[in-house]
Amino acid sequence: MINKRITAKDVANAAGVSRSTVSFVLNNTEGMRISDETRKKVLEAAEELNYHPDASARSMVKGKTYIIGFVIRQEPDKAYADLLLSEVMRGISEAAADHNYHMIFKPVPPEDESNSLTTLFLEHQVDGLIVSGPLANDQEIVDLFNANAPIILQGRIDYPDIPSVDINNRKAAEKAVNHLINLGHKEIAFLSNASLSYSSSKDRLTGYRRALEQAGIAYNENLVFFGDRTPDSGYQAIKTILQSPIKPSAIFIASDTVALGCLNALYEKNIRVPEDIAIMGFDDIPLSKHLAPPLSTIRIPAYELGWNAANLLIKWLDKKEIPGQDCILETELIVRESCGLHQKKKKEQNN
Amino acid sequence: MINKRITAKDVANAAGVSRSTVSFVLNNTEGMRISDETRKKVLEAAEELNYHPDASARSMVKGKTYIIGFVIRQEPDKAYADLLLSEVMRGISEAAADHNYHMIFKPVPPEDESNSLTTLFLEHQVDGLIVSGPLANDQEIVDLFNANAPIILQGRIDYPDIPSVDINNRKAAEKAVNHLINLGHKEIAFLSNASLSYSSSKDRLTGYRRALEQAGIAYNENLVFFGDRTPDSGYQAIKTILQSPIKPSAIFIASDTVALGCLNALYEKNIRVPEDIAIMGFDDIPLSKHLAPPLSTIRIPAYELGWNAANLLIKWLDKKEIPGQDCILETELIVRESCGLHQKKKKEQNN
DNA sequence: TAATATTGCTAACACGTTTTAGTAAAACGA
DNA sequence: TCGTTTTACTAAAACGTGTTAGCAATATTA
Repeated sequence: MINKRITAKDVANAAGVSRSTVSFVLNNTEGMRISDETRKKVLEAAEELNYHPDASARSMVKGKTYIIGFVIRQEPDKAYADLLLSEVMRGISEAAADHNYHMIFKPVPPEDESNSLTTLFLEHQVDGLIVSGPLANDQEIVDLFNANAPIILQGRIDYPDIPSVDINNRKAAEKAVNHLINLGHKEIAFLSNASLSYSSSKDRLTGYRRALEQAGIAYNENLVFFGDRTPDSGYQAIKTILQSPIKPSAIFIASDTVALGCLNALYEKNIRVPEDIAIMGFDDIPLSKHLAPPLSTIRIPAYELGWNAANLLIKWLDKKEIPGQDCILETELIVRESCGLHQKKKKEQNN
Repeated sequence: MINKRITAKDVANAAGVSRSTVSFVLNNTEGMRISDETRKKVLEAAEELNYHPDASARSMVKGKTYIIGFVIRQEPDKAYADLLLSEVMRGISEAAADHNYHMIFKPVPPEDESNSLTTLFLEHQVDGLIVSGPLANDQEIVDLFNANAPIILQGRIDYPDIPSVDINNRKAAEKAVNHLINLGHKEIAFLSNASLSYSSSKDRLTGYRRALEQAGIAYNENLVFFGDRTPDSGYQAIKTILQSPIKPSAIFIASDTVALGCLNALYEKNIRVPEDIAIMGFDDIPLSKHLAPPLSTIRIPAYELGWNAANLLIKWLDKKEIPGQDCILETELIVRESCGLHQKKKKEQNN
C-alpha cells in the first residue's frame, strides 16, 4: 500500500491510454479534449490503483514546492514562552492545507549567521516564507525581499516595503493605557514584552507614551522597564520596580507571560492586585482569565494572524499578487479584575 | 540571487568538467577517484556561483524527501492548550536540522476520515511521521505501520509494536500521588488531563490507582473526574468536585493547564491552597512555578521527547534501524507549595 | 615489450511528472 | 471528391539530480 509505488504509467497501462492522457484527465488541463469515455476509464483506473502523484516529481517540473516556511526569529529557549505560537501555526497550516500547501516550521535564532533563510530558497525547500518576530534591522530579510523572494512578516522591520500581517501594537497599547488612565491612574509604569529591537516592543512603548501624552501625563523614563518574554523576567522586574524612587499605582505589562511572573512576585511580597497596584497585560494567553486575579489584557487574534499571513502568501505564490498593503488585525480590550473590581460588570459580559 | 537558478551544469561548465564529476565531488561519493586539482576547481566554482542542489530533484532521484511530518492528533481548538507543544517541536526541528531534514507540521483532528496520514506517504510528502497524542484505537496508524511506514508515536495505542517515545505516565502519576500520601492525605481525588481514549490519561489514572492500592487506600470511583486539557474544564470540574458527597483533602490533577482553572475556581470560592485543599499538578508548564501558590507538579522533558523521537525516526530512515524498544524518558517530581508549605525547603532547592 | 591493472574522468540512463509539438482519424466545406 | 478543419489522442522533451557503466590514458607487472 505504501511500498509499491504507483505511477501515472501504471494508470495509463490499466486504462489503455498514454501517460499524457492520464495527466490531462487528472489535472483537468485546459484546452485538452478528452472524450467522456476515455476520461471515465482513466478516473476509474486511478481510483482502482489508488494513484497519488509524486510530490517531488511534480515539484520539479512545476518549479514549485507547494511548501511554505514558518520561521520564528527568537532565542530558541524563549520561543516556547510565546503561548500563542501554536495558535498562529494552526492558522497557517489550516490555510495552507486549504490550498494544497504544506508548512515547514523552522526556528532560526536572531544571531544566526548562516543565511538559513536564503538557503531555504536556494535549495528550493520552500516557495515562500512567513517570518515571525523579525529583528528591526534584519538585513537578510531585506536582501531576500529585494531578490523577489515571497516573504510575509509578522512584525515590522526598518525596511518598509515588505508586506506584513500584524496587529496595530501602538493602538492596542494606547487602548490598554487609556483604560488605566480612565480608572484614575497617573503613575503608570511600562514593562516591555521584549527588547526594543523587536517592533512589537517598540510600538507598544510608543503607544504607552502617546496615551500618556494625550492625557497630559508627563513621560518618565524611570518608569520604563524591560522584560524578555519569560515569567522570570517579570518576576525580576517587579523587584526593580519596587525599588525605584517613584512608586507606580499601575503597571502596563506588554505580555501576559511576563505579567504572570509579576503577579507571582507581588503575591510573595503581599502586595494586592488590584487594591495596591493595578496590572494590565497584553496578549490574552489562554490562561490569563484564570489567573488570580483574572488579568485584564489585550486580546490578539492569533489564529487569524496565521491564517491571513498564509492566505496572503499563497495568493502571492499562486496569482503573483504581491500584497499592496499591510494587513492589520483588530485587537480587543478585555477587562477582567486586575485593574480594579469596580469594573466587575464589564468583566462578566466579557466572561 | 534567488531568481537565477544555478544548476550543477553551470558549475560543471565553470570548472571545465562534466556534471557527473561535480556531483561526485560535492557529495564525496565513495569509490570515485577525483584528483585534488579537479576537486579544487569544482569546489571553487560551486562556491563562486553559490550553488545549492535542488531539493526536489535530489528528492526524486533519491526516492526520499528528507522531510518528517509532525502530526498532532487533537481537537484543533484544544491543541493550543498544550503549552509544551512548542518545546516538543523545537526538539524535533533541531534534531531534524542536524541531519539535514525538515519538519512539516500538520494538525489532524481525531475524527478526520480522509486518510490524511496515508496520503502524506502516498504523495511522498514525508519520509516518516511523528504522531503526537494518537487515539487508543487509531486504525489508520496501525495500517500504515503494517505497510512498513516509518512512524514514531508520542503516546501509545492499543497495537503494541509501534515504536514510541514517551514518559512513563503510570510511574509519574504514582510518584505524584505518593507525594500526597506521604503528606498524610487519604481522600485524594483524581482529575484527568483528557478523555481516557488517550493513553496518557488512562496511564495516569492507573498510576493513581496503584499508588492508592500500595498505600492500602481504597479506590473510590466517586473521586475520579475528567478534564479536557483546558483551564475551563478544570474550572468546571472543581464545582462538581465540591458538590460530591466525599470531600477530598487533596486533588491530583493530571495537567497543569487544567489545574490552573481549578486554582481559579478555588480562589473564587475562597478555598485556600494548600491550607484547605492540596493540589498536585502534572506537566510543569513554564507558568506553573509562578502560579499562586506555585504548583507542585511532575516535570516532563518536552524538548527531549521531541528530540528523541526525531532522532529515532531519522535513524530508521537513514540506517533502516527500526527501533527495537520504546524510549521512555524520566520525569521529575517538582515540589513547590501547592501541596503544603512545610515542604518549603525542598521548594527552594528546586527553583 | 606486451599484457594487465589502476586512475580519473564522461556519457547516458533513471526518477515521475507536466507540457509542447505533432499526428492520425474523423468531420466538414465546397 | 479533394482539401481543410476539428477531434482526440500520443510521442517526446524538459525539470535537476544521483548513479551505473564504460572508456581513454597512465601506471604496473612479468
